[in-house]
Amino acid sequence: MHDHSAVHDHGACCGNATDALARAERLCAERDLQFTRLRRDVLEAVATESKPLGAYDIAERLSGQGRRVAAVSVYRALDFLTENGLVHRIASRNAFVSCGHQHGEGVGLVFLICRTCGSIDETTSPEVDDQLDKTLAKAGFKPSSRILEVEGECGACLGHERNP
Amino acid sequence: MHDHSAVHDHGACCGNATDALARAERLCAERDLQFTRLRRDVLEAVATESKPLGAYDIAERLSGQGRRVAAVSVYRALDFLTENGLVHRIASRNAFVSCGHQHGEGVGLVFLICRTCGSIDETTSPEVDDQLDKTLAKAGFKPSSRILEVEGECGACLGHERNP
DNA sequence: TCTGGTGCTGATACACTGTAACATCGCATC
DNA sequence: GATGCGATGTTACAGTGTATCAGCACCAGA
Repeated sequence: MHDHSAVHDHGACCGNATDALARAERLCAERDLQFTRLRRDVLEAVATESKPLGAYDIAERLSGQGRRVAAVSVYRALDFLTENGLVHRIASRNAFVSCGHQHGEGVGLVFLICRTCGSIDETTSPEVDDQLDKTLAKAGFKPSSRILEVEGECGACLGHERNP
Repeated sequence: MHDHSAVHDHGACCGNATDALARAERLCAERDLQFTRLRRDVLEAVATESKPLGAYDIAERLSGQGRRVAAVSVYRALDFLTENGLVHRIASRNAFVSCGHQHGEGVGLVFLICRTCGSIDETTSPEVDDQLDKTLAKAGFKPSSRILEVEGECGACLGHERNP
């Protein structure tokens, strides 16, 4: 399917797509939301790929064999999934990744985007959050959401460089 | 021109556009770069507005009276300006703001985007940078650039709320 | 002076991203 | 069956961004 020589430390790929789907199913049952086929398929498409996918990529993947999924529908499904924290939008790429963790509400996420292999890792840092909160308070700014995306090279690609 | 009842603490508007232009002129002279009319006009358009402007907005503003500026040209000018740190791209809005400070290279910026008035403030926080560096080092990730954008309510709009 | 190169701009075309509006369908409820 | 609601399908369109080629100014070197 895809290259596994690069080891991800969160493993949001392949087998873990089933985890994401299971989690989604549970969450929708809890909140009394509809986890429809389209939403399931969109989530699956995003979860089986460690790289961020564009809406039109997803639409293309879901289309074929007599089914045609328009980008609009994908956007609606993505809206639903992001609102419920199952998928994250990567603003710097206009693309989407499935959520690798289950984190509480209001946790600040940090996305690590590798320039070389294109994969995305997702972490959190309470220390960064704390400092950021202090900075915002000092500026008299009341935050409601934040975006923190770092571009660079992931550990796996750095390793490849050193040991080619 | 625009509403000044909301006080910005960095004041990247109106009169300060001339500052931005002067700074740009100096910087281009230092680095032996061409500060052409188009680049000047684009920077001026962005600097006279505290809200982020889209490329097509800028193109529209520069067009008229026999001049037609295509969006492509604006994008090229914006590329030049962002590469030289005179303008910043707001990823979450697909829009651009002029740089309010002169900061050294490699300083992590924090953009504060007000949901209510749409204005953007720009600050820095060495503490956040430090913590983020530690987090990235722990993850084995070598950063080359970062995006940190916070959406919420600015001090001015919070004040208006309390004293309407 | 001519000539070639370089960098900026103009212009067209096109691909990608995202939203608005309306029709339809399935489903639950009355 | 009628009604209402949410999800999807469909079309259209606006906004964002890139590729490509052509013209133009300007400078360096023959």
